[in-house]
Amino acid sequence: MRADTGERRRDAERTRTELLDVATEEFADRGYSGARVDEIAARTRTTKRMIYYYFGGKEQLYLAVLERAYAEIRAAERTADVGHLDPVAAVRRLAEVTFDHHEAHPAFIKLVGVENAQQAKHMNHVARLVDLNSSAVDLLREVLDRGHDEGLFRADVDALDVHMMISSFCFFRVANRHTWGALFDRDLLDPQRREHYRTMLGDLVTGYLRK
Amino acid sequence: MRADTGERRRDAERTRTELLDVATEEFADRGYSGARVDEIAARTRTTKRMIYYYFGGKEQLYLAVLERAYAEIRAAERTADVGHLDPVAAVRRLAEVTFDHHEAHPAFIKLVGVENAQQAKHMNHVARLVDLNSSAVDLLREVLDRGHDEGLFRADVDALDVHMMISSFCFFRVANRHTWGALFDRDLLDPQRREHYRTMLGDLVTGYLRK
DNA sequence: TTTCTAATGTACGAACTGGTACGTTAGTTA
DNA sequence: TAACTAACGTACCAGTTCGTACATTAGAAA
Repeated sequence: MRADTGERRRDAERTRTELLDVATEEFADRGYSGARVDEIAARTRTTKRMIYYYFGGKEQLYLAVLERAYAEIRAAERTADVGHLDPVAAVRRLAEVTFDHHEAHPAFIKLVGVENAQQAKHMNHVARLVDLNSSAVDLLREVLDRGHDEGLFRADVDALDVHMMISSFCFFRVANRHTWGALFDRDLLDPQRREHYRTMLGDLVTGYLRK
Repeated sequence: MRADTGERRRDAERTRTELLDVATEEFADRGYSGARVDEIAARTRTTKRMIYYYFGGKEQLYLAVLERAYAEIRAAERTADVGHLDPVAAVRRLAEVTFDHHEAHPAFIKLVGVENAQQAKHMNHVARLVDLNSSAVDLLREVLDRGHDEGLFRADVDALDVHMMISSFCFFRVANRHTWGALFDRDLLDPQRREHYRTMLGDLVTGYLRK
């Protein structure tokens, strides 16, 4: 096995990864039916034939893209360490992790949109995805419980609802930036406004939770 | 001109409207490239030829669909009468109008997603759309000013930010219901949870605005 | 070196899809 | 009722796109 100098002529792993990388962008940008198998292949070192060799077809390639994208995102979420923070700061921190994450992964956001456009019918075929997604909410639930025990938070809040509240804000900002820009002439991803929105999200969530 | 009995053999207006109705569903469900001109025509009384006769082509048909969808939504928004309500109740009412509206028009939500997937490039060609969209925010701004004058609301809030906050919650609930259902086994549009979310949105916004 | 197979490349086809050429008819107007 | 035009229908084409049959080769194993 030679070192990864980028000059190898045959490398199954690299060919697979390269196809996934390009396919992620292509599916995210053009949707499932809009993505072109020929176009994906053309953007790699390899040929269309390899898509069928490694994945079986367009649909299975899309499935592989989706699964990898979710796996990456949940791995990132697990890095948040909020055990040492007081409940209010911890909630703020968790919201910020989601905020940062959505902003840094526009392709993932687009894929979620693509998948919803198809009634998540592909996602249902990837059972593994469901397992991956509980951790984020579990972490949030612990913090909410702690906040309630300390008399800081309301009792009647559901962790999944709070997660939805956070996600919707972060998702919208990235997903709808183009129509928002066209209709209101405001760039939601303008770096100058970033801190403003990040703070706003924290205020929003903690304001809702406070007794 | 005969009465509209639905039995007319020739009726330009009806043919046009029928094409728009079907095309709205088709574009919303399958995206721009996913939608099939043949399929749209097949679902109407008329033939594909009429799409080219009345609209010119697939793209112009999509444009007409988009323009009509936005025109309808803004017309609905203008019905909200909040002049007689106190600022807190008025903000709550405006949020509820958006909430109800998004829920009642899933095809519109999908079209917004489709348009964002294409970087809103079509929307930019429909200048008329921009004019339509200021009214909703203007109304909100008046209420926020009134709330601030009465010492109820914070001073440093931007109406467009609040509009975004409201929109993101309402949009997410409808747009991402499928992936949310698959990943967390929760139906965001469950009628039994509707009042809960409607109230939650009001709490969220008024909680953020309060001094 | 020889053998073997995973990995890769080429060329092509069948089905689909947006668009159009051309012919027909309903209903109005003179 | 004769002429005219907006509205409509049919049949087809040209380009695209997913998928595959078949040939080839790099590199490991014997």
